[in-house]
Parts: sequence; structure tokens; C-alpha cells
Amino acid sequence: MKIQKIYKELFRTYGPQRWWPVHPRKKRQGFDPVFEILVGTILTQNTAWTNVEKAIENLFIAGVLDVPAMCTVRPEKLKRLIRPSGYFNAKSKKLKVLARHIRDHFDGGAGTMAKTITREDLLALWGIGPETADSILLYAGNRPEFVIDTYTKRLCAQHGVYHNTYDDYKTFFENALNADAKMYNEYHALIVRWGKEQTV
DNA sequence: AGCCAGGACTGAG
DNA sequence: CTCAGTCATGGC
Repeated sequence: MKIQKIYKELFRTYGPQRWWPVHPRKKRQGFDPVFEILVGTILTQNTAWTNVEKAIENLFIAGVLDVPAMCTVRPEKLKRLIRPSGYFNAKSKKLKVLARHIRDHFDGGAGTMAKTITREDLLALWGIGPETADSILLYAGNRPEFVIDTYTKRLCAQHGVYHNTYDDYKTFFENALNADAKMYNEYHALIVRWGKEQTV
């Protein structure tokens, strides 16, 4: 009912958000923009995006923003590079788990993984929870999985809608909307945009 | 000077 | 299974 109306309202207010933001880098051997998105979903966990940008830039400059390099880079070096994005001990492990899983199971690389992996298999990876899994499927794989975050719950609360688990919120949105990846993409980004202007 | 940011894991009860 | 505690940097 009014889930779609809220979307139109947000879109009219803020316009298209054009997620996922990927830095316009020079092409070079082995560089895959989809992998940059995957790295971003890990690094932005409970972290301001401006800090994530610094970390991703460090990775790129060091030549570590690709699957083979991420697999083999020494943990101490990796931690140093991603330090601006916080939680560097945990996130360095998460990045290696992710990169090694791509290397070991997807010959086509990050793009193939994002387009073919199941949500269940993503959730089985250490460091990937429900929001990160859905962000990967939606923003890297262009697949219709609605992403729930704290802003989404805040928006629901403001309209008197409350659920228990992450999956309850996810089902609530997906039942009310068409399974449209492009629209899911904008909707979640718009909710984040909205959330940043709330005082709380 | 705290508080929060585009969360997820762990250990207790 | 539920849930507080923990992790860490940078901006305001």
C-alpha cells in the first residue's frame, strides 16, 4: 500500500542516488570494479562511507584491490591499508575469506560470484551477515534482494510499523513491492539518504 | 568530549 | 535462541 508511495515521495525529494558508488579508476590488468563493490560492502559495516573511501583508495594504490592480491597480501599490510575504515583486525580477515572464496569457487571472478552465488552460501561466509549479503546480491549482482538497515527500521518506526528480525523486515518490503532490482537499488539508497538528515 | 556511522561475531544465560 | 558486549577510525 503506502510502501510504494513512500518510495515515490523519497525519489521526488532526493532524486536518483546512483548506488553503488564506484571510483572512476583507470583500467588496469586484473582490476574488476565489481570486486571493489564487494570490498566496499565489507568495509562499510557500521562505518561512515567517507572512511571507507580512504581505505579503498589505499588498497588500490597498493595494488591490492583485486582477488589474487587480496588473497596473498600479508595480514599486517592489509590491516595498515584499511585502517581508516575501522575494525581493521576483523575486516582484514573478512576480506581474505571473501577473496579466497571467489578464487576457489568462481573461475569468472567477482562478477560471476555476485550473479550466481546463493544468499545462503554468502551467509555461510565468516564476516557476511544478512545486510552485507543482500547488499552484495543487489548492488554487485543486480539481483532483487531488498536491503534492510538501521535507517530502514527507523523509517518503519516513524510510520508505526514494527517487526522482529531482519528477515521479517525484508519479507515485509518484498511482499509489498515488485521484485525489481533497479527499484530496490534506489529505494535502499534513498532510505539511507533520508536517514542521514534525521536528527534522531 | 562524546556520539555515531550504509554490522557481525562471540559468549553467556 | 536471544542479547549485551565488543570491535576502531574519523567527522562533527
